[in-house]
Amino acid sequence: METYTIKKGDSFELEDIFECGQCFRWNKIKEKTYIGVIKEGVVRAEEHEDKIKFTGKLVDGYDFKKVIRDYFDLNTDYASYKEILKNIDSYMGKSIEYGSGIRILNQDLWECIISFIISANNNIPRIKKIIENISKAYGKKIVFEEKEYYTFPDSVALSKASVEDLRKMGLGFRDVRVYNTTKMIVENKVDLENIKKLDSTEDMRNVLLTLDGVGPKVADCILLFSLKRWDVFPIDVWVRRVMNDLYIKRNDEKKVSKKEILELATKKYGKISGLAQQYLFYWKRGK
DNA sequence: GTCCAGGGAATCA
DNA sequence: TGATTCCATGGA
Repeated sequence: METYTIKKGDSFELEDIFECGQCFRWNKIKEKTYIGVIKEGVVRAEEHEDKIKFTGKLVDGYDFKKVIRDYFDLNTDYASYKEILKNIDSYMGKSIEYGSGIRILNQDLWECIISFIISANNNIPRIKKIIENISKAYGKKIVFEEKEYYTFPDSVALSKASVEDLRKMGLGFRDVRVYNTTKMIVENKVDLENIKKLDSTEDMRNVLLTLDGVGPKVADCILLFSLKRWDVFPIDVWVRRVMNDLYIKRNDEKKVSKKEILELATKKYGKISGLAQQYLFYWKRGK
């Protein structure tokens, strides 16, 4: 058992971080307390008046403080980015006020890929349930404070599952996509460590797009939530809705093309479009 | 019964 | 390139 405590600051709220749709393995245990399973182990995060306390149990060989600081993006100055966005327009100001405690987590690449393949045409509660099912069936058990948790399986472990096995996890039509992508990664047709070394966002995206079940939106989520690429702007039904409601104002939002939204977002938010997208998504979708 | 969910792939013009 | 349709599943 290890602990690490930080000062709270003005850009750190557990609810905003965990409920803004970027992650699927954190659950609210009680008021201002969440427990989550990340790649390295189980972590409890408690919010107090002026500090955040992390308590956890990691698998061997990890530095707790280092894992927490990296995962919660604690070396990034959100206040300065918020200041830039606030000056763009009043909508941005409102959405930042609403989700002022958001931080963009740095999640494990492999887990992020599979999680967002599962997210396609799905809803958040069910996505969480499917990921939980997969972890229970193929992940490693960790006992933390007398309760059992399961890590998300690595690619080798998940490659033991057949398409039929995956279907039993509740994946629906996404079973073949998860199966194929897992196989491509295990067989090293796509090298995840190599993706991390690429320098342009576009190069990274093009590799991700070769994976079955990874299209433009899923690729952008992976780039934003795992690869620190904030110049992307994932467009889903909610983001399309909010961008149409605020700026484009077409009668039928479904007629608004992704290209049109993307051009607008890039012009307005530039290199930090991804952060802007999270504030807008969370603001529109609600807590 | 109908609609919808943090879309992608296949198909066709 | 761009638009349509289908894809399992579960909850509202």
